[in-house]
Amino acid sequence: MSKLTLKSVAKTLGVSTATISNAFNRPDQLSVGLREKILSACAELGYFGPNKAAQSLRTGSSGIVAVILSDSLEYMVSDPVASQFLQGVTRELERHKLHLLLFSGSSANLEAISDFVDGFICYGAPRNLGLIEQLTRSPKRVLTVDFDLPGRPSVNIDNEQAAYQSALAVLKPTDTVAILGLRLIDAPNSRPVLQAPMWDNQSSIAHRRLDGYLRAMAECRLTLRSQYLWHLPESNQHYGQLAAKAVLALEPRPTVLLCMSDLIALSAMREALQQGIEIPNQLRVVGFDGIEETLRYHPTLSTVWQFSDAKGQAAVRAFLSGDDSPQLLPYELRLGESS
Amino acid sequence: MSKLTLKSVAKTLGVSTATISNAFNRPDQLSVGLREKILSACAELGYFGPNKAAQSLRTGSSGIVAVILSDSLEYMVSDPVASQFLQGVTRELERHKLHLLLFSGSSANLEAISDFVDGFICYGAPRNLGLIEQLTRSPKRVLTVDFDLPGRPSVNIDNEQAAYQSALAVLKPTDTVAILGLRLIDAPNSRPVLQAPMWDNQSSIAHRRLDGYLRAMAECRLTLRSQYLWHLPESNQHYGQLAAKAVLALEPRPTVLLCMSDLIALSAMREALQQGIEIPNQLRVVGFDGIEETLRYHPTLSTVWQFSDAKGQAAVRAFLSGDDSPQLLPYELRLGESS
DNA sequence: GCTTTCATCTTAATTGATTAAGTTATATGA
DNA sequence: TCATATAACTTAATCAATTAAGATGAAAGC
Repeated sequence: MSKLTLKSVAKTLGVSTATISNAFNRPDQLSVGLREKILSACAELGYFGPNKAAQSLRTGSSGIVAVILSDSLEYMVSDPVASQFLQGVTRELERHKLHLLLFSGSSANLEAISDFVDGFICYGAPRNLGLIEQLTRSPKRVLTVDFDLPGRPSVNIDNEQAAYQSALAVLKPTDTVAILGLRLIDAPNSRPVLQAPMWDNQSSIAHRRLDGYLRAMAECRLTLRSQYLWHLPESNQHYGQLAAKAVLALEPRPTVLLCMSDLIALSAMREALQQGIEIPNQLRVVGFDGIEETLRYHPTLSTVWQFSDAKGQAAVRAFLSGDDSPQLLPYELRLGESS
Repeated sequence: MSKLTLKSVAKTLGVSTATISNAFNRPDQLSVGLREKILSACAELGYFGPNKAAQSLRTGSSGIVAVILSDSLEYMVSDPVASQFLQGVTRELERHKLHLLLFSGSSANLEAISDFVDGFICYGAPRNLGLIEQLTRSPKRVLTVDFDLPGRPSVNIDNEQAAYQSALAVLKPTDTVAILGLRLIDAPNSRPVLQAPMWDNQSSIAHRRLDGYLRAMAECRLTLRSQYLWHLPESNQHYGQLAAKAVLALEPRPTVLLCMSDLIALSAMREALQQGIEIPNQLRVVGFDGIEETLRYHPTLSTVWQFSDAKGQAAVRAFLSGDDSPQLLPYELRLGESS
């Protein structure tokens, strides 16, 4: 039994390769009778359709979209925000009969798969600078989500404005403020919880949100001492609790916690309540992202509500549209019992 | 600027396509001087090497090996056994300059990527029967790990014998035995913790280990009542605790817990200790797999120690070898304080 | 000086598909 | 009846590479 190809199948069926190809791809180009005969004969032979690699070479598109996750796969699949986003992506890709290839930013061998995919949707600024470099110069379509790359289309919310509004909604002129932030794009990730020595002009959400917080604080004539600013390497309960413990031990104790994710905010609240600190009387907390758990938790969390599922959908649409203009999605400021 | 291909680059440099190709792939086929000139000229032009899709079409190999994980990505990356295995795979693939494509068994669109990869290493029996079907008839090389597929090479340990030995090492003729097992290949996964109504002759590790346990029990003239046999949908702390709670509440209470994974065993021990049950006096526990945490835990766990990292390595080697005979890896019975 | 060897580069067939353009044969219209 | 339109297939160029076989010229051997 020789290899099954369009050619070999065409020869055994006594028709041209074009006809077999059309039977699979363009039903209108041949009679229904012949088409059915061909399809059933192929099934019989064990030929399951044109070779995708050859198809991709010829047509210039494989139907596969790679989604690059900034962090480890473990983080992404366990973070409700990220998995919501992925659900949106998956659904919208399926609608267009496209396939998803999940990629973690840490194992950054883009070049190995670049020629096999139609492009990249990159979720979150990658730690890996080499990856950023590769994405920048890639000839494929690249769409970024939650960060920017020069000359590339992006999907985002106005993080600066959202952070500004959320902070302004809780701040009072007499407050002591602590910020539980996310890592900055260029922050080394060796230390588990990092007090950022500085930040650059990169466009990660962490920078934008920090800018927003600081603008709101400046407007309230509040200043931030460096011990009150923390950058967590990942958005999870572990680091949230760690950082919360640290800032709640400071003198004077913060009266407001600005948290760059809901997971961080929730674990910080948990820690505060355990210490007997009353929310919102002694401590007000505001989060970011909008996850279901904040609604079930008591007290409910004030947060910037993003529509992560819709964001995934929007990302795919923007990717496919060919439009290179940056896209800003809506968000909602939702105030809860925590402020 | 037209598209950069071997042809276009060859034309602008005034040499043949073969020479460019050789510059990248077969340095011995041209003079060092010309090669360096070509390579630096390509870098200048922004041509980063031959198109992988075309390369793969022509040579019949892409250098990408897909690893299919039986369960969700979340489970796999958080399970120390699985991540050890993946590390071994990654390292060995890198050694052969091959690339890894991670795939979750749940999103089983093999056909979309099948033509782009050199084959599949499938870790653990997939829940998804359609996927098994696809793997069975795939024209690509398929290697299975921890389960068997008709006509395919596999890498495994002798699960039946290992389970038998581990059970025999702890059992006494007066014992009441409970088994905290893993899901069987055809068990529906709707119920979170499942008492298996039956099992088939499929070759999943759960079947093999169960067979081993039962053989050891039979040898000790012990019988198993169905309430004492649990099949957990996943190997994690959550289900382990749930199942442990259930069996420890039975009358008579089990004196031995045979657990099909160390994660299950550890959480079962945790639960038992919390209930004030003494280990090993009132309850003996034996696990399976061999993870670092069992050594740090007190009491240390008796378990079947597998070398998961080496297993990953062996899987890649067997995959590349072309040898179709099943491979049995060594394991060690390590007795701890729990028995 | 003439053949042989070898290194270096080129030619052209091939990989498995798509698709515009071309070829029949049949049906339609005047 | 004859030109014309349409449906149903086929031909052959093309996608971006690899590679066996061929060509060329210089060095080596006798």
